[in-house]
Amino acid sequence: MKLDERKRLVLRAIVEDYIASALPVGSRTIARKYRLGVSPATIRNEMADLEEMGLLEQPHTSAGRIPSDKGYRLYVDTLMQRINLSLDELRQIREIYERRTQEIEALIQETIKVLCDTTNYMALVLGPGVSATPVKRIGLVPMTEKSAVLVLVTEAGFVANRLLEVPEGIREEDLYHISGVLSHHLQGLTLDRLSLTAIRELYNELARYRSIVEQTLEILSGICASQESERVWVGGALRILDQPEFRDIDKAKAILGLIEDVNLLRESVSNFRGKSGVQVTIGVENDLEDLKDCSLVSATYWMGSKPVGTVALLGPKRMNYSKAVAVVEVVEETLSEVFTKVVGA
Amino acid sequence: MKLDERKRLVLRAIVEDYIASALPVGSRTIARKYRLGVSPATIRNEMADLEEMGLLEQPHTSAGRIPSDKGYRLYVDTLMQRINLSLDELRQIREIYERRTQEIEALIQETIKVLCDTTNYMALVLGPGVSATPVKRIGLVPMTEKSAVLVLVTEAGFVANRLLEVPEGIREEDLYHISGVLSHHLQGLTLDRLSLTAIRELYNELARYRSIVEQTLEILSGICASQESERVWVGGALRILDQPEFRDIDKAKAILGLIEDVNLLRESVSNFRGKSGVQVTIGVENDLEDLKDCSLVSATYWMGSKPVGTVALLGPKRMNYSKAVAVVEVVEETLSEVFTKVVGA
DNA sequence: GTTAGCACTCTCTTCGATAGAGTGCTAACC
DNA sequence: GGTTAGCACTCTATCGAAGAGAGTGCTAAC
Repeated sequence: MKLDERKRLVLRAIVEDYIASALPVGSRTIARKYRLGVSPATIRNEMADLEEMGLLEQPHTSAGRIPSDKGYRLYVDTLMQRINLSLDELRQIREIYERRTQEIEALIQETIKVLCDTTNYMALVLGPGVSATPVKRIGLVPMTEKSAVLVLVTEAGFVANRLLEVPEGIREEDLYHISGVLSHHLQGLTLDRLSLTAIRELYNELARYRSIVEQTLEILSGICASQESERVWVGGALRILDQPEFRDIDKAKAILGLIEDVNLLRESVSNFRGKSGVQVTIGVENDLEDLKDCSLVSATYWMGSKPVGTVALLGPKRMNYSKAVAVVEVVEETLSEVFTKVVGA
Repeated sequence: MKLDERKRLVLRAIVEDYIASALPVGSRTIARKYRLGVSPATIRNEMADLEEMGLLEQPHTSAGRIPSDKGYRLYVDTLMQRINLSLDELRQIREIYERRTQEIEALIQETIKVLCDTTNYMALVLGPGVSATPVKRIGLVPMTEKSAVLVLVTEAGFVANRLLEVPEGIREEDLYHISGVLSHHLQGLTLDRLSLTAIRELYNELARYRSIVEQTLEILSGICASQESERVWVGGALRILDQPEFRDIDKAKAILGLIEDVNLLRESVSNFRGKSGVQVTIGVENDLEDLKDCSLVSATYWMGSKPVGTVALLGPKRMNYSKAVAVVEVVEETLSEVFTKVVGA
């Protein structure tokens, strides 16, 4: 069956009405509200066709229609009108990033806040992965007679600390010397791909401090493997409870459970990492069973041409895709700018 | 009216039955299940008396009774039997703390996990406040030509980093020297009470690096004021949704909202900071309106004789107080031991 | 191809009846 | 005087029937 212009109009009307009302949409509503110039009966015929094509579903015989996952997909891909954010919203977003660009934690918190506040959906941000961005500096801060704190700083501004044992009575100057050597050889490398040459040279040059080199390497690989290495930040999770489809406690629990163990979401969110542009994943397209009633709107943000992390919105399938896509797009662009500037500085 | 022995037994039976079942308790249940040797009619008389005394409530005429806040209070204060954890549970808890005592983040995460897993209630931990425990060390890790990372380590193991601008082209040795001076003068002081003498001496000794001293002091006060300075950690928040009293989405939302903005909880949790022993706050006794259906079981943990933070369990008023108190007590003691050992080391 | 008309289906709400749980009161009992 | 059996009463929860309402699909006419 061909999807002619009128069918497309009808589908779009149904999707948008359902997005707005959360109620199955009947033929009369469409005919009256969207002024297609035909009678409800005609709309009914079209709806029957659209249902046959798998684009619409009927909760039960005497209810209206709701979009199927496939229907949403078609809507997002070809029917949805791209909207631009209002100048006011744009200004607000830019402003936030102009103020603070130093502390990465604050930066991401603000990003979450913007995403949530402008859309009322749950916001997810995948932070700069420590393993993918190059080491900038490794510092050793003396603590007690026999311990020091190792501080790792990456190009993207990620900072991590770990305790480290040092030979008792080692002089502070020696520690500084060691951190200089460590930094010199590891600088510019990414943690997931430390070069063997670099490691060999470290052992050579710091032969007297073998244990420190060993601990350092162990700590670095530990940081790589740890959760903080690619932290998932979540905000506005509760807004999902305002959506009528999650009034049911058990559905709500399933979604909120993902936030409790936020690692489950990491993969879903980072699925399109490295792909440019805004990605929309609808319902069953999500890997996670628990997300089958949700849609994810995500985009990778960049430092120059390197993917750094992901920003995303998670809402019900019945979400305002136009708005969500627009917001995610702007936030991604702005964030990419910020990160790209940092590396240039 | 006098609260004689039998009334106390009846009240205890009602509280415990209601805790277990979440259903209003009738006179027959009490008479049969708790073998007081009297008939339901007698129990009914006692119940009427207890209600008159404000210890019980009746949802409606033909339902059984439930404890009032005052009833719970009496139960917790004088009727509840203190229980000891099983040797197995004790062993498990000790074991966790024996393994890892270095990274404070991991330590607290494990504490949360223990609290949740043994009780199935929401767990809260107030981390070591940075302002209250003495500075151990301040380090400056060179980053770029004109920036460095300031690392603050406190006695309790709290670590914070902040970016800092340095005069362009400053030598690394100078930075190390500066951090040595900073550490020397600030060591042992707490951030909320930096001595004026120390600050004066810093400006004296580091006259050439006035801007660095200024920034350092600013950063330190910033850390004091920031959220991380006394971070609230939450775990197992969703378990509250398993409680029948929170099946209602709006009640659930109120509670979960507190987790979203976790700062709201800080004050409630730290209310008894510095008081030794386990504290129980029931229903309306809580400062927060949203906690009126909840009880909080909390205890301060210590580093020597100094209060460091708080561990707490948050559950429905109808919570298993015996278990909760026992768990919080053991966790507090163990955690205090760990922190006290750290300072000795 | 479009539309009016209509029978039909399904859900949701309302209402009344009923069962069940639990109470309070009274009168008898020890 | 405390205790208890008996009983009427109250309130809730559940179930089924009835009716309203929304929306459909089909048919026949335009």
